[in-house]
Amino acid sequence: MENFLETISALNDETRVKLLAFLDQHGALCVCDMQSSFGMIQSRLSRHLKILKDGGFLRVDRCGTWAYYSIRSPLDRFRSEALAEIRCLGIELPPLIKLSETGDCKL
Amino acid sequence: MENFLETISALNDETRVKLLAFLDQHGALCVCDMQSSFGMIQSRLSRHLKILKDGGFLRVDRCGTWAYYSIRSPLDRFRSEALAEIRCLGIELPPLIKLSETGDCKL
DNA sequence: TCAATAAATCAATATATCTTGATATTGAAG
DNA sequence: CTTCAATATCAAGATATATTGATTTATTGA
Repeated sequence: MENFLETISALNDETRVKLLAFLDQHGALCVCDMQSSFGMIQSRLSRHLKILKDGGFLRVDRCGTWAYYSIRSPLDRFRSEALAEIRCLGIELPPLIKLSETGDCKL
Repeated sequence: MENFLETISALNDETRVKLLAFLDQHGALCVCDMQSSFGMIQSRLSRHLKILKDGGFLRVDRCGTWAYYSIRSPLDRFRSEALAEIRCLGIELPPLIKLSETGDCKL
């Protein structure tokens, strides 16, 4: 029951649903990229990413001080069905601003 | 997005997950049956049932002053996958006390 | 029409979750 | 070893959700 509720409550927030959709669209992204794209302050973003990771949706790959988040693969049946549902919502997402590649990341 | 979040937040509560599992197991039940089985006060139960109904999981059939709740059929893909997930949790449920049939319902 | 029962709604409080700003941790570079 | 950038965590206040007891609505039967 605990695990199920952790999975569900990970989905129970508009910000997190948008982050999932964004990562689904763009693949692995580092925190600062999502920060610049969403214009979200860092602690808030970091917290939501942790909840999505603990909920079994995301993996993290660390590369030095950078953390790349991406959708876990494979997802189990229920989580991938949830992701499919999110895809169907046609959520409007911000344009991707990839500071990590331009080298402009000093957030 | 709104509808999705309404569906998700319907699932985001231990009491409601148990109610879903209970109705899945027993079919249509009237409010007083669930009240006696779970030992839950009426306003609390009524509120949770409303949230599950608004979340698209339950239907209500009224019969006089009685309200019979049951799992909506057919459920769409995502909701039935959620229900399947709940079935797999092996939740411990209280025994069914069916006051509505014994005629002892004076709650 | 009136009284009684089942269920829904409301208002107040309790509890949980989200947001923010500040601080801590970690790794890379000098 | 020191500094700096990227990320994570913490503590406080703000917001949302859950619980309770009281009230309301709807329906049945006298």
